[in-house]
Amino acid sequence: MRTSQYILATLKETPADAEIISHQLMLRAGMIRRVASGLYTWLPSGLRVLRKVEAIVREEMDKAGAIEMLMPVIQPADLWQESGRWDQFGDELVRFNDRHNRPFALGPTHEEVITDFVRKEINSYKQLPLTLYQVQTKVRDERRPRFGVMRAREFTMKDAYSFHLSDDCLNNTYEIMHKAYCNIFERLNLDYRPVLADTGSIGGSLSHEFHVLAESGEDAIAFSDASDYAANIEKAEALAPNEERPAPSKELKAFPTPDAKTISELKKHYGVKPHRGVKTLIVYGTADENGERGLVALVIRGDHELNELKAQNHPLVHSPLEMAPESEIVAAIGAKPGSIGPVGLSMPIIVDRTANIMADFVAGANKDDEHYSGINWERDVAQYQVSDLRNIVEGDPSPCGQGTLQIKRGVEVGHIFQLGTKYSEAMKAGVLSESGKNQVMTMGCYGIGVSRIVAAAIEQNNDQYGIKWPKPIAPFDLAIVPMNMHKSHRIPDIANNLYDGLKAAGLDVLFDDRKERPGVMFNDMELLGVPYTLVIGERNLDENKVELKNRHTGEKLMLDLDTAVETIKAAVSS
RNA sequence: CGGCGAUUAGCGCAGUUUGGUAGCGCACUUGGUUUGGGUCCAAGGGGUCGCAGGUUCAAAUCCUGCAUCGCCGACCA
Repeated sequence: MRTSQYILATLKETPADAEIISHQLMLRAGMIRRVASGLYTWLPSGLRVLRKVEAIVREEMDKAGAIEMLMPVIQPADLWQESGRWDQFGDELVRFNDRHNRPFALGPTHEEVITDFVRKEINSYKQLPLTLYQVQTKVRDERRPRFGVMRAREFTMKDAYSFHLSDDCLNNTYEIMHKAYCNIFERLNLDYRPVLADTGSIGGSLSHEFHVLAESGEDAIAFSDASDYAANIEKAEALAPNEERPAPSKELKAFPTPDAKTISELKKHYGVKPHRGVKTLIVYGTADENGERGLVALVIRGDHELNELKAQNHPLVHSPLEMAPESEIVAAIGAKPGSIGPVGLSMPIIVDRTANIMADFVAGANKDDEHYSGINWERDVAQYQVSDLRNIVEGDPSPCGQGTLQIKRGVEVGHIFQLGTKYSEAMKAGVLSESGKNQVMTMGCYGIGVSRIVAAAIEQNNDQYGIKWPKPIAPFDLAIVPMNMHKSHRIPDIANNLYDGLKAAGLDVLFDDRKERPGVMFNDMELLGVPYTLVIGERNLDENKVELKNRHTGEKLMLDLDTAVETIKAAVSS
């Protein structure tokens, strides 16, 4: 490709609304342009990277025995009604009616369509197991699109679905896909981790997320420093510390706290250390037979954070989790949030495991501007339950029993689930078994955010000059940058010959034939992140040499003109 | 969807307080100059100041409403 016949579209200045580095660099390097919030046009350079990521994903899927097909973005509502998700999915599902006023949705995922396909086409156990995949545009009306293509409303996803007769068989395919995912991220040269995950709204039993590690990641993930254990922080179990609760040594005593509504104010004005107090959060409980939702108190240590997922998974707590409004709290307790505590509270109380081993602690007195000190479980609070409610923190013991937990941030680029029979049962997808009876299939599903990987790769590979693409997904393998070609007699021929030779050798070459100054070309190629730049200048041609610069190491190699193509080919494919 | 902020040329911004016929840098066009790290000079093109309504002799500027975009929180590849 010659830059004179290409859309390089690089920008010197960073558009103001791009917050994270990958979004800024994708705009500046001419990879994407925003059309509307969460909707992007992919320019030639961006599309090249996207296609290379897709190609690697396809190769590994094919290698794992999955078969590619393509399903429509537009899906009829009746399939979604059949699975029950038409009502569940909410506003993230884009819905519309066609000219005959029939309802449709734009596919945010394809479980319904694939299950419909398989139930019609697959009739016999002999055809199982079966794994099908596609690379397709997904549409989700995100509450808040952000970070460019990282969280877009339209994005490219590879989604695969597997069908089985037994859980063992599903397990087997799940392991194969897990391995295929690892292969993909290895080949992409990304620092990634598979972690245990919550199964969330898609449902099912076992699930792993694949995270690319990056400071800007929206998820926190926890690792053991002594084993392979890794989990999304929302999933990681917080064990009770391995210690007994001390015996009470203090009397329950109320003290005035007019200046303290929060844990930090309690510390600031009254010297109460956060880990010596508890927070009491009032949330809605599960509805009774009349549909009435009562209130439930959740108690965690002052320096800990509530894990909402754990809370709403508790049988007494309404899901999704909802904090009670101040008015209801005042009506039920007679005190405002900020002075709430477990002593004398007449509602179900759920206490975090770690809070449960505290003694002589501080909490609100359920009376405005008053707290108790010297609170002790059982003695002062008789009725309560103990559960895991909090986010783990760095240094907690690992749930696997080995080592302590460390926390890093990650971008979720893949997610695999064992779905079980959630969709196949709802949609009556079965085959004839060996004994001639109809049997519902069990399913797995496996997603990779292809367009998100592009952004995540940049988060991990950039410097002050721009992007530093991992070789397998760079838009070009190398750039040819001739110095002042239009003023030279010999450079045009040499540059053109090298360009043809490198193309013939199977490389993606960007030949910068613009009438620009060298600095402009160097800067553009570095911004775009091309792994190698071949510099052709009069200076070195006098000795029959050209210069090869490595974007990652900064290393410069002098090459003999005669053998340059072979040397470059070897370097690029190393 | 709740809280905060923004909207003036393709991009980055000034001008708004105190109303008076819209400006700077980059990019773009033309000519010259320069040429191993975003040259320099000159000339030029490009804006219903987000939209609608109001106040006023006069609105980018004041008032009201709406829209769009972004950030922080609850969901996901």
